[in-house]
Amino acid sequence: MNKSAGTRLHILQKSFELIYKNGFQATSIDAIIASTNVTKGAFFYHFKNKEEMGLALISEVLSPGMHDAMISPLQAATEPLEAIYQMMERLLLHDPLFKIEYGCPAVNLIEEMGPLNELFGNALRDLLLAWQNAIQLVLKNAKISGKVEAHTEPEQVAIFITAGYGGIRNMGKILGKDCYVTFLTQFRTYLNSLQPRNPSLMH
Amino acid sequence: MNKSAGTRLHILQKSFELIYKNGFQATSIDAIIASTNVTKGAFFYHFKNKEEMGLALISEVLSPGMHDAMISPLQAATEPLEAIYQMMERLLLHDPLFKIEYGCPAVNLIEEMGPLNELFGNALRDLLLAWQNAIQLVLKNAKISGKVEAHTEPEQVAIFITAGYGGIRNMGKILGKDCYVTFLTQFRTYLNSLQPRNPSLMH
DNA sequence: TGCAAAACATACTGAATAGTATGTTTTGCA
DNA sequence: TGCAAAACATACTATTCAGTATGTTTTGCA
Repeated sequence: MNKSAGTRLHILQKSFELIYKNGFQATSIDAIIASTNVTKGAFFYHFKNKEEMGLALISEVLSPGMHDAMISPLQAATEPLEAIYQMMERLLLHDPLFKIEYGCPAVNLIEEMGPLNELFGNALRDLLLAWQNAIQLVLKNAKISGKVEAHTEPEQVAIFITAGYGGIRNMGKILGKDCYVTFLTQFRTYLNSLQPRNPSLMH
Repeated sequence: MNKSAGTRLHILQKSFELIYKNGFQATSIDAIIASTNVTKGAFFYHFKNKEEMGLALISEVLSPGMHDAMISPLQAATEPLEAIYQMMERLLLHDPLFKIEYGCPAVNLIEEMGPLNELFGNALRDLLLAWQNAIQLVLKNAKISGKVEAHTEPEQVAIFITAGYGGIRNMGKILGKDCYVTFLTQFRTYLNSLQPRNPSLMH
């Protein structure tokens, strides 16, 4: 990577940290450049304005990160429901990039910017739909292999699961880690309810 | 109500509308007084600062509204699971105060202010816990009357349900009403999974 | 009805903000 | 190696913001 690209990425990564903690609108450009060794001239050389930086942040930092944490773990799954559970537990309890009190960066941005800025909303919607599609795909394959009940609706379940994730991330901000643990227990129960009652009788 | 109390309430209600749509920090006091016939002097006569106004808004506007929409409907319930479903459907599809693209005012405030301001966080946590307690109470009674399975954990289910609500509210901001309908279908399936398998064999 | 306190109204302040104008330095390559 | 463009750096501006200073009007009641 050349120096210019490094500066750009450095701005994006530091912006990501600040925006994750404080929100997009509450994070000033002055605060961003103060947290780096980059000046305002460099910032506006790399980005036309704050909005464009935010969109670059979504596609170049947030999106790859979410893909690694939310989509990749599902694609190599052999046990579908177990893989979905593990993805969720890892996201909630073990991912070192996430702090409970700050929630999920993607959920935060949806909350703040979704209704306010169409470009942000579109980018974030694509992110969300990619995750839901990955979950749907796992469930469709699981139906074929008889590991979830035949009348399971993958689209419904994907929306239900992703909604649960977004909601518990929100809740964790004010209730702390305990609610994650409780959520995960019921999440496992829910996933079990998708299994066939008598797998041995399947044909 | 005397005139002074009317002015105060008017400020709070208009503030609520603006904050619901734009967020707390993004709603300026100038914008609030511009949307009313109230001056800055009146605003700062009734509230020491913006933070205190926000806390008053939670306890005097948001909290009563949430109680009516989320707690009261559960307390007179005869069919517990049906009452929980109806509460959710009403919140998502029929409540005239909520706009899909703006989500839920309480969820929004948790997202934005929960990690930022301890007083906001505490007030919002009390609100959330009151809702979860109301759901737990319905479920405990339903266990006694045999309308949900005996090994159901009311605390887990309450957290799972409220998380689902918060998450789908977030999702609705960028996916629109369709995801509400899909969510509700799976929500019903989930609630059904809490029922006893063979109610007639209960004793 | 007088008058003190409550309830407002207006004009201002200093700090913070996104963005710009205008420079200087660094880099790649002909 | 010269030099044009890329990559930065600095100083500034117009606006917006929460909050204040200082006024005027309204209200309740002795």
